[in-house]
Amino acid sequence: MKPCEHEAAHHLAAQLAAENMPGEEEIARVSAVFKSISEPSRLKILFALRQGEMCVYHIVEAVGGTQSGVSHQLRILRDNRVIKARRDGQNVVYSLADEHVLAVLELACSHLNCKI
Amino acid sequence: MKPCEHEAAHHLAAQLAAENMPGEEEIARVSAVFKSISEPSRLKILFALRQGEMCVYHIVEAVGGTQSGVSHQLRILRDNRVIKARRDGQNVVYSLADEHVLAVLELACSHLNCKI
DNA sequence: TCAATATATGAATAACTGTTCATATATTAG
DNA sequence: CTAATATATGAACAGTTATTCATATATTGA
Repeated sequence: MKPCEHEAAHHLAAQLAAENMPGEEEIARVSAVFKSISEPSRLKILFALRQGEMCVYHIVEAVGGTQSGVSHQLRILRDNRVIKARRDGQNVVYSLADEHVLAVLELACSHLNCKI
Repeated sequence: MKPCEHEAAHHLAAQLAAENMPGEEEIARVSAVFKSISEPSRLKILFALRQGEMCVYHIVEAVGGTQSGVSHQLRILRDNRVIKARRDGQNVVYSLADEHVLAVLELACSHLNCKI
């Protein structure tokens, strides 16, 4: 493969892109966050938590599936700081970690013209 | 499993969440978009295209890897309307599809305190 | 039309990941 | 302490997916 005809026009962009490319670690972290919110079962949890904080029992009630499955998914979301947890007696209460999460969900929906 | 002690407080949220839960189709579409931007190789392409439109040759130059691999990844991003393409002679020139994409990337970075 | 360049794609394999099942930990009531 | 409730987790299997290789399509110039 040889340079395309836009050598002059595009090469600068390519060079800048290579220079400003985030390191492997940063790419991996961003990747992990997006992966964590890209699975249908986990997306449902996030949409559910838009209504407010909930304990695991009620999350299962809202999104369906098994307690074990939901718990595994909560772990992944929590590891990526997409949701946060606090213990309250026998229960663990989950909620969205910050405004960014809500904002990203809404951006995705507007990108898709969702009516959510 | 039985209702937790926050029955009164959380049950309403769970009920609202179940009622307002997007349908399987919509969840699947949002899922597909996030999946498409969650792979390191594809994230690199998106970060590269922040510098402006580029043809495949220069994308390969910016992100590394093989022409075939990059082309496969471009296809997935394009199918999810995360990037758009236009042909220009022998070349196909790619660019970010809309402001949403840039906004999501920046939100993810600020979520992670990236310096990008 | 032919050769060269640029990009795309089908198939196959290897790596990854979600779900399930069984079980473990933690908290509270008695 | 014991039983019951609530949540978490390790292992294994099944389904998904990225990458590679070979090849196909598209465009341009001669």
